[in-house]
Amino acid sequence: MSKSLVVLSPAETAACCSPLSREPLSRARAEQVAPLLKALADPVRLRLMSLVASHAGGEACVCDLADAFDLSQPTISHHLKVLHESGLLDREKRGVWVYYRARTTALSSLAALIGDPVR
Amino acid sequence: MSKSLVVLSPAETAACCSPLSREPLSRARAEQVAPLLKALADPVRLRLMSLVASHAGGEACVCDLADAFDLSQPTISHHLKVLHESGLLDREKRGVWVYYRARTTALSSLAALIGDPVR
DNA sequence: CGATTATTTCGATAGCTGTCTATGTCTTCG
DNA sequence: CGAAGACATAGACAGCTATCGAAATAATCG
Repeated sequence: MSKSLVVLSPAETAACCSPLSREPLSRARAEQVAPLLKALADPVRLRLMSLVASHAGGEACVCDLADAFDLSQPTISHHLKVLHESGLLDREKRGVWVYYRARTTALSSLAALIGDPVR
Repeated sequence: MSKSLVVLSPAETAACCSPLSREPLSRARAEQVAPLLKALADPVRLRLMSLVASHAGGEACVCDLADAFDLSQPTISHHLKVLHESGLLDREKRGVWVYYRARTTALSSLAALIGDPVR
């Protein structure tokens, strides 16, 4: 694969800077951030993120996750792929199982962009 | 229209409670929150939100907004409608102009849900 | 009232997306 | 090696969505 040496996930590239309401978002930045939100903007993926993020040890394998849904395994796999490729989930294969781990920093900086924390 | 007396926008209904990583999101709540994120998960709408939220006086009329994009005016109107119907933008007509105002509380609680603020 | 201007609504279309079944890959176990 | 299990990929399909141009609505102005 012919990629640059420094590989940044979409989440890493998009996370930064001042919140939405401080100054107008540049077009470029909007196009970086939108895919992240799009990845999160699905009920199944939201729950997947939440399940992984709140799971013991900070990670969960697909087998832990699939049972929580009334969906086929490939569909879950698809959603996990979307979350992984957007940089919101890390993936690691250990033996037969694949473990996913939430990138909490990505979530935090997304949150920081959308709105200042409520006080 | 035959609606309940207490009318809550999607944003108001969805905004609440503990963040994603504290405990698994219920299916019902995921289905409330996802449409909000979906509304935000478009580069044009992200910029629209940002333009409105950061505009002088906290509000902006369509005429202020449309020029920032290389899109037809009906398209802008469509995106504003999506943001309005999801509860992220308030709308008020004054004379010939329609003014939009960001619901910062909706943004804040969305942010609070996605991730705890970075420290 | 008629013209003009700001904005929305309508109808159409191309492209994206969530889901499924079927199949492939990889690892472990006997 | 061969079978079984965990997960990913491929291909198909229905439903959604971003966009446009055309037309409707609504307010102002002469």
